Amino acid sequence: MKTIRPFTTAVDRLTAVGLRPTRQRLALARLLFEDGNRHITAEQLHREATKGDIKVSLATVYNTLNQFTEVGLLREVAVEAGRAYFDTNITNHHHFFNNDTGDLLDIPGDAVVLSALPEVPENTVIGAIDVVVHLRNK
Amino acid sequence: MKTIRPFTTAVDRLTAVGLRPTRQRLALARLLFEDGNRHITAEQLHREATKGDIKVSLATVYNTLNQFTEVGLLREVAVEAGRAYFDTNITNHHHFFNNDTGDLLDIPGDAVVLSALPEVPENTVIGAIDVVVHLRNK
DNA sequence: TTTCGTTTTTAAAACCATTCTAAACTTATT
DNA sequence: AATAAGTTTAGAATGGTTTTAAAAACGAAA
Repeated sequence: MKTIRPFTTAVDRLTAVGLRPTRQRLALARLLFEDGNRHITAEQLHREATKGDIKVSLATVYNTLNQFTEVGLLREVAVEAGRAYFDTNITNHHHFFNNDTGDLLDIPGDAVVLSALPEVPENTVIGAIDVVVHLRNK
Repeated sequence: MKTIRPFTTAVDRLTAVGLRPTRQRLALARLLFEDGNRHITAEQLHREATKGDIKVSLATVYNTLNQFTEVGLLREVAVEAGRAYFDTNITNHHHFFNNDTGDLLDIPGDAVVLSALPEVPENTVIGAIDVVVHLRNK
């Protein structure tokens, strides 16, 4: 009987999408995927890596985040102009964004239901639907 | 009998929100509000003003867009990191964003219905809900 | 395991949108 | 017209991200 293993190793994750498992990519993948869903910016991930004694340049962090996004390992979330957030949760879900603190939080997919959807313009198809609920501190 | 006048002049619009009707603000207000709903970036508006022989600096365009947003004359829409879009339509509605072309398009408020909404985190209140339907060219 | 071609990483420069600064200019008020 | 307060401006500065070109790492083949 075959065991289902939902927690793929970092190496597997990379090779599965055709990215060479280099030292830097592996280390970043571990930081990103090892403990649950995360929302992170390039600067944050770079700081975290550096603190964890992983030698990686900021340019590589950017390259890696972009590559991961291209192959579907990550999702980019636009919540405010000027700063890109990356989300390790690629399942159907939405976001709370606290405009005061900058915190980004998941909303489970089924907690927001779009019960009507508009017709899309000619010659286009829907790529993704992002719902962002902007919050203010009380 | 009093006539309802939904099309306020630029001067009225500004004084109503406590902003001095300066030459620059008036000119920009006219460009923004004179013909229907618009989605525009600071650079775009600056280019348009310059072409229309309105002498205004890019810094002033930024200041003005931010001030208009603060007083509720405009709404800022986050659709992609790195560039701020401003929307003259401040009524309840959502957006199509064409990732290939950068086009931003209104979705009428009632064409998207959120039939379930999550509980918000403690000590926060909802400021706005933005639904962005990302499109790709076919 | 050495070599070779390819991919990846890197520091540094470049880039782009946006904000800041401090001086010049407008505007509203007297 | 004089004044005070608010606004605009060019240019510098900032902050996030991408580019560049050279060095390093990688994987395949011998």
